[in-house]
Amino acid sequence: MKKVTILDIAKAANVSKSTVSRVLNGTAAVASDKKRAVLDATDRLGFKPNVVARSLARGRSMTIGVLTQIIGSPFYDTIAQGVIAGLSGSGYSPIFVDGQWQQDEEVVGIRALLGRQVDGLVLIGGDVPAEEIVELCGDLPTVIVARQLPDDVHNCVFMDNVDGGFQATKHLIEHGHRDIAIIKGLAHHADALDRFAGYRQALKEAGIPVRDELVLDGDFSADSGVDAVEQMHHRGITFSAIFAANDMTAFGARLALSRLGIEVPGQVSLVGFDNQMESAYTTPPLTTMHQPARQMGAEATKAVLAMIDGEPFESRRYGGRLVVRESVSRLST
Amino acid sequence: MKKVTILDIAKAANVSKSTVSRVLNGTAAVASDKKRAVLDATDRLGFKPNVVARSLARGRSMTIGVLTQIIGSPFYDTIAQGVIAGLSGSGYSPIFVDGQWQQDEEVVGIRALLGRQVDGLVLIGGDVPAEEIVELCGDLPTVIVARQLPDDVHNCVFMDNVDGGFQATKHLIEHGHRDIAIIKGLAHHADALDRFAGYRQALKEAGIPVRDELVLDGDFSADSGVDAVEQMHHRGITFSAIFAANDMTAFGARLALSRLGIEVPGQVSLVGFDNQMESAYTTPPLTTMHQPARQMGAEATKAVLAMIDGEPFESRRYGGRLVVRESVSRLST
DNA sequence: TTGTAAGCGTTATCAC
DNA sequence: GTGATAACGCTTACAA
Repeated sequence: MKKVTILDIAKAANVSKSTVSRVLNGTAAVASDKKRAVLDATDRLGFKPNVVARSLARGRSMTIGVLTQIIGSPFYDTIAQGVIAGLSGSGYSPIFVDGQWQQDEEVVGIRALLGRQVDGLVLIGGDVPAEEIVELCGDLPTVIVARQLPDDVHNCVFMDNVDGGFQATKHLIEHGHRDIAIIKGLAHHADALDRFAGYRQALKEAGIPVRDELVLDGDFSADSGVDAVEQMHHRGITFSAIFAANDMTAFGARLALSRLGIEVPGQVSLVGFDNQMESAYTTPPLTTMHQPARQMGAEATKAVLAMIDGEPFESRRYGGRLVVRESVSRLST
Repeated sequence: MKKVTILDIAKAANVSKSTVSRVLNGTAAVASDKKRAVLDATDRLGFKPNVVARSLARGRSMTIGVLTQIIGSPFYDTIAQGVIAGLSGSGYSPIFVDGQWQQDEEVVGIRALLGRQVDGLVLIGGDVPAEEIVELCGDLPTVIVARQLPDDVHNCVFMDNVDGGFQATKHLIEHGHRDIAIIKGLAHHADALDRFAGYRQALKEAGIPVRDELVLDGDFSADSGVDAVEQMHHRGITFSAIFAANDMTAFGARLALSRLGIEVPGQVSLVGFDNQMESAYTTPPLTTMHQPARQMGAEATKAVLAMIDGEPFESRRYGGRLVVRESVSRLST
């Protein structure tokens, strides 16, 4: 069970290394008898090409580096799945590093990827400043998913979170709600900020003032949804609807509401953000903004592949789509 | 921004390639002045070692191959996260291939990993027969997670699903239930079969006969939970409790129940399996079997690392832990 | 069409 | 301590 190299099969087939390489890669025409001899020896000896050696010789590693943010977030996990899907059948393999949403970790990770001679890079989310990304990656085909960088800086595939927040809030307004609370996401997270901006924009457009007491802090966790609702209840704040920064937060809010004996959507309407799988099966099924996470991951990946082949690419913005289920009802006045 | 190699820094530091290599790896003592000169040149020129070349020379790639089963299953995804976590700080990077729960895909994937000279292998789930794994992987450090192979065949880190099913069912029995339905998982999936076996065992031990009408087919999806409940209702079958093969199925069942106006746990008690994040926030919060998915992933990975260093390893079976929440109540007779 | 030989960037084995 | 020099396994001019 020793390592079989092309030299071994070269000998076995009575040809030179180069010829072996040629038939294996179809790089050049080879006499059919020798060809068969090579192919023959190849599987007789059970030859498996050494990708590492090939990479070194070719200068291409056939790997794509992927920076993930493993926080157990369904959204980012789904993007990662999209990346894997986008790579399938391409001959490229993904190699992962995890950024843990920490700048230094991310930089270390990207460096590691670079050291491994990846042919391209897919960066999922992250906090590394745009300039640093450019500095690190140079002209290596790179695309950033789920994050919007200045247009002239780098290629991004992202979702319009301002519009998402706007749509979600508007949906509530259209159902007659005016006392709409928002449970925000992580304080410095761009997506959270954008969704909040969309919320304000929708209210403004409807002539509804933003009331500070209806703006609750959160961190994308279910617990923060629970806390926010309890807080409002404790303070005696009245509201007829909640826009949660993501579905997990909405789940928490829904549970807290239920504990307080407040019916959804009977007494309070609820909208989430992400459309994660579980949201279709909560009671009631959650109305939420769909983010094409998997699709974005796949598209970003294919873009990297295309860039490797010299094709150009420009940033792509996705629009969200509100999935209307049963957690919102018309406000009966 | 050209590629800087050790040759470049060798020249810049007036030493030989070998010396550069030595200081970079600490392989041997080097005069401190030369050492400084090298280190100096190293970051002046911004040298980044080429991992591919190093791998070829050393015969170790510093990568661990991971076979995943990306079906969007929280359970398997969590294991993958555990793998990443287990690798962190080790210097090894994970390289992923996806098996999609298809034998041929899995074999192709493993082959690809092997071709990339991975130093070890973590196989998550999968359907490839034990003998084939052995044949493919030879003596490469390999451990299989979330799957139990014959003891003498390979190293596994898995959970005892029979016991899990047993505990879950027993919990229901202890609360006075006798008409306990089970919504099974994928027909040929070992875990599903084991959980079902545990269910039967618990009933038997309690002297409760297994009634066929209470055994519903399912496929681990929420929809199959919905279907199962609707089916029972349609057939007029009475039951006071449901053991769902996993949490997603439980979610579906819970929704269907709610649609039928059946209260949980008031009229029907419900137990799931997986303890995925969302289960703590459903209404009511779901009582479910906790599987230490992340932990299993991490442990398997560390085991592979240890095996690379020549340490032995033996299969490890995890016990499940029932997380009691609010979806089960005592049957009032 | 086919073989020889020169890399690819490191590490490792020798002498010195 | 340090520097040649030979691997590592494969690709790719360059000849023939």
